[in-house]
This record gives sequence, C-alpha cells and structure tokens, in this order.
Amino acid sequence: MARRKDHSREELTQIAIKAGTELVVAEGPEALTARNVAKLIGYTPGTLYNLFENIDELCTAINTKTLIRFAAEIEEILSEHSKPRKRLRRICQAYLNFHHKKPELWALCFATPLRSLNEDYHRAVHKVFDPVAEALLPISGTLRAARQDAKVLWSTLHGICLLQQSGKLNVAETDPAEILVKRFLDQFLKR
Amino acid sequence: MARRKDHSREELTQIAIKAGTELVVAEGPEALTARNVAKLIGYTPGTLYNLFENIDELCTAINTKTLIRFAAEIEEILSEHSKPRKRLRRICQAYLNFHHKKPELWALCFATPLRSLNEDYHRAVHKVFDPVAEALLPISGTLRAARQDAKVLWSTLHGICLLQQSGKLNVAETDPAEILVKRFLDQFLKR
DNA sequence: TATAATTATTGAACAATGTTCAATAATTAA
DNA sequence: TTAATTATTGAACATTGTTCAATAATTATA
Repeated sequence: MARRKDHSREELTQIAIKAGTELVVAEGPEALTARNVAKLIGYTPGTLYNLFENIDELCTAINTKTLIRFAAEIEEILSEHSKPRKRLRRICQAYLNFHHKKPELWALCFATPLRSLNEDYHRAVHKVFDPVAEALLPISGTLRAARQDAKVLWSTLHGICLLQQSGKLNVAETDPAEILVKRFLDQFLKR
Repeated sequence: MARRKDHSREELTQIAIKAGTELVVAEGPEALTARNVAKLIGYTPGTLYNLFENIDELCTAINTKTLIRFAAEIEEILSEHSKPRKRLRRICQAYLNFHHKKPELWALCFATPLRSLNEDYHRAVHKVFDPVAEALLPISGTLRAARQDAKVLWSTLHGICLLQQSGKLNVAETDPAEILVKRFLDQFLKR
C-alpha cells in the first residue's frame, strides 16, 4: 500500500498535533507514543516520521500550540485590565487555572524534559513572556528589571505547580497553589 | 549460576545506589537504566529487581541520598550563621551551587517526573525543608507563614534552575540564575 | 554429618518503546 | 505515455523495563 493523500502534508501535521493533544489530555504525557498517535489518526508510525523528525518534535509542536493558546488568554487579560497589579494577578490566576483544568497538558508543556526545542517554540515562548514583562514594566521600573522580574514570576508559578503536582514537597500541610501564589504576589508586588 | 553473596543485601543496595549516582553524574539521568547499573556493579539486571521493586525505586533512593547530603549542607549553614537573612541567602547560594556543580544529579532529583516516592524520600524532604522554614520564622512571623514562604522560596529556586537548564525560557537576554535569585530575594526579604 | 529449606543470581524471554528503510503504489511532471 | 516524485506501509532492529523458571550456594534442620 502507499500514497493515499487524503490530506495535504500540512493538514496531516495539524491532525497529528490535535490527536497527540487529545491523547495527552485523556491519558497523560506517557501515552504520547508514535504508535498511539498513528493509530488514532489512522496511519502507521512511519507516516509520523515523514511529518516530524522524531516524536520529541511532535511533542514540541503540541507544546507550541499550547503556549500560543495561553498567550491569547494573556492578551485578552491585558486588554480587559489596565492596572498593572490587577493584570498580573489575573495572569497568575489564568496560569493556575490552566494547571488545574488541564494538568496533563500542563505537564507535557512544563514538566517534561525535551530536546529539540525549535524556532517556532521559542517564538511562542516570547508570545507568553513578553506581555508579562510588559505588565510588569510600571512596577519594576526599567525594561531590564521588568524582564528579570517576569522570569522570576514565571519561575515561581512554574515551581509551585510543579512541586504540587509531583508530590515532591509533601510536608505536613498541603497548601493549595492559590494560597502560595497569593503569598508570593503580595510580597512581590509590594513596591 | 547463582548465589554468590559477595555482599549482604544492604551492602549491595548501597553499591547499586552509588553506581547509579555515578552513572547519572557522568552521563545524565537517561543513562540510569537497569542494564547500565547492573553492568557497572558486575551483576545482571535481575539482581536489581531483587533489591528494588523497579528502577523508579532505585531512582528515588538516589534522590533520597542526594537530599540527605544537601540537608547536611543546610544544617552547616544554619550553625555558621545566625542572622535570618544571611542564613537564607547562603542557603540559596548552596542550592545554586549544587545545580551548577552537579546539574545531572540535580536534574534527576528535581526535574525528573517520578512515581513511587516513598516514606524515606519524604523524610529526606523534611530534612531539607524544615530548616528552611526555621530560618524563615523570624521574617515571616508565624510558623504557618514561614512554612508557606519556605514553599514559595523553594519553588522559585526550583523554577529558576529548571527554566535555565531546560532552555524553555530562552528570551533574548540570558540572565544567570544568580541574578534572578538575587532579584527575588531582595524583594522577598524586604520586610 | 546428611538432608532439607531458603534465597541470591542468572539468562532467557516478553512487551513496548523509538526509529529506519526498502518496497510499493498513487500522484504529478515531462 | 512515460518518467520522476513522494506518501505510505510493514517489517525489521535496538533499547528499554520487567518477569520468572532454573540453578546453585548458603543456611537451617534432623
């Protein structure tokens, strides 16, 4: 058998990304295998290797789409609010919301070690990061400081969700992520 | 072939943990396979399964030892300094130092998703966490607040090193982790 | 001491993973 | 109509984790 061409190369790529995303949402990051995705889209694993260099690249493509979707949320928040602190609190809330609603997709995006990060991916990171730095500008003073603060903020959100999800900081009380983020923000924005 | 008993069960367990640690330090977390460890200690994979339920458990055992070693460093810092802020800055410095000196071991401990965290592991986490909370007590006010702040601090260190190492926050400037941690601490300790 | 019970160790196997690639057939170009 | 291109497959290979019957050395028992 060969060459069906039910879809263009680009269509098929998008179909694979979508199927991969659904797999991860339904069964977690470890379900994202070449054979699983192939079966789900009605092709064989070999076809995936015609679209992607390797499955890491498919994984990165899924994460890139995830970041782009999240960036859109951030843009919406910025357009709805103009006060810097309100903006930042809402962004953090959106991050926590994403983690809460789609923990497996969040894990694939933020808690899965990956090689093969590419140009598209880094562009998507910028789409998320730059608006956060922008929102921080009035608080941090200089652009340079704002970008550093954005990294700190991002790292903290990241770390809080990661430690929560991984169970690697199971000590006595289990404070919900929201409480920890609030505590962080109260101090972080106090200036 | 069978039963050599060159070592007691407990000895062999420690030997395996040590060999695994060396493998990770030398070749990274992905080199930690049953066959690699077995070959390094002069046994077959089957023997490892007589010592550990699965390789995740070996991995957790390595991480537990890593945490215990790091906890000792923290204790030393606390004994050398009594001012709260100085203590915390030195602890953070030690964390960054660990990340810098043994990035692969750090990755195994903090950036590798694991099931099968056990009682020993959580005890080791306490050994690291509790002294940090203790150092924070004079700054945070109440014990509850101190423990929450310790989680925030820990998460931030974590997140900063993770994003740095993973390359997942590659945006224009590459601020060294030290700069970001300093910026975080300056604000975090301002009270 | 002789025999039985226990257990440490192996080696071979299995399933699942990523990945490669010659073969093939459908499409497109000449 | 023919040639060149390319999408797709299926079978293969290496590497992973893991299991387990077979075995032999040690320990307990009679």
